[in-house]
Amino acid sequence: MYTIGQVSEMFGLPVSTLRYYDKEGLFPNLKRTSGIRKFGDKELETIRVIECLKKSGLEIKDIKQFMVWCEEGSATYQKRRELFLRQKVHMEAELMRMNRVLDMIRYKCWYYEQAITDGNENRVRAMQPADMPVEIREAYENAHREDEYPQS
Amino acid sequence: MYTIGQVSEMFGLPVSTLRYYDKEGLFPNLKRTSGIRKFGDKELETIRVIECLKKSGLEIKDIKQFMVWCEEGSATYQKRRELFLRQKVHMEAELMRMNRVLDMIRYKCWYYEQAITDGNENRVRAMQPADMPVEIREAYENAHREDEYPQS
DNA sequence: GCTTGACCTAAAGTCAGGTTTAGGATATAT
DNA sequence: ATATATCCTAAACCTGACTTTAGGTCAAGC
Repeated sequence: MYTIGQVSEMFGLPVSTLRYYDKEGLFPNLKRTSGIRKFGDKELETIRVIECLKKSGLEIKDIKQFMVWCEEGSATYQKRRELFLRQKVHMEAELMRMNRVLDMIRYKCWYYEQAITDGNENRVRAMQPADMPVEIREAYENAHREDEYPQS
Repeated sequence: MYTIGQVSEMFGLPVSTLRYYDKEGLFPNLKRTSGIRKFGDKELETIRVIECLKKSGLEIKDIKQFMVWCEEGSATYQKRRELFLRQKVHMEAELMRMNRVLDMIRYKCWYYEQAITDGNENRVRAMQPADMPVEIREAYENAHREDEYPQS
């Protein structure tokens, strides 16, 4: 059993954040001894799941919903599985989007490298994809693709 | 030359957002005819760069700083390149982090699939990594690795 | 010449996800 | 027993990135 301060240290999360999560109902049956929170292994795993779901784009209130489902036992396995399946699809799309962003950044790194050696942007600005080094051309084309625009 | 409404359509961004970006100085010399904004090709490319830098984790005020550098010409090539190099490092770390999150999600999908077929979590909760299918074990171990905790 | 739709501004409002503050209770070391 | 560190709550505050509102201008079609 750990105090809030120890858990804060372990996960690198501010104490205030852990208290905020608790207030939002993210630790459904966290124990206390004379008012002081006692975090057990179950709560540590809960924190890992919170971090995961948060990074996957879920809001606090949806994470709370998940924790409520966990309390409801086997009747909600299906709902919980569907939640993770939705987040899986979401994350896979997100990763592809991030790769495009990274390709734009790679192109821009190269662009400014060229501008620095030339002393101006004239040559590099006018350059067609066909004349770029193959790696850069691929990055450029991936980044500038105009397929369906995201409705995010 | 396009009006704000046309640009809004093209990029799927609300008109209010484009005006907000302009107010924040993200279009340093956007032209106007009798008060009405006229977006040219330069501004369209600027929007692409804004989207890219935003998705790479930069704040509006930092994007503005970048636009100011662009106005300053060749004297700031080095600064601009360094910005993109920093964002490249940042995004590469971000992508690794996202892959770990995705592995946690993959594990949880499998976990609930097992729980559903068993009717309870007993077996799957007690299962050691060594007894998991190899793909799931790899995902589980990647997701539960406790190397240096990020100071994000 | 008048209506309609798209444009404009400044300022206030919104929302998520915390953080800070103020005032107190509790536990540990000396 | 007393100092000091850590814990507690409720409520106010903060930040970034927009969005909404209120009130007005402008250009095109009828």
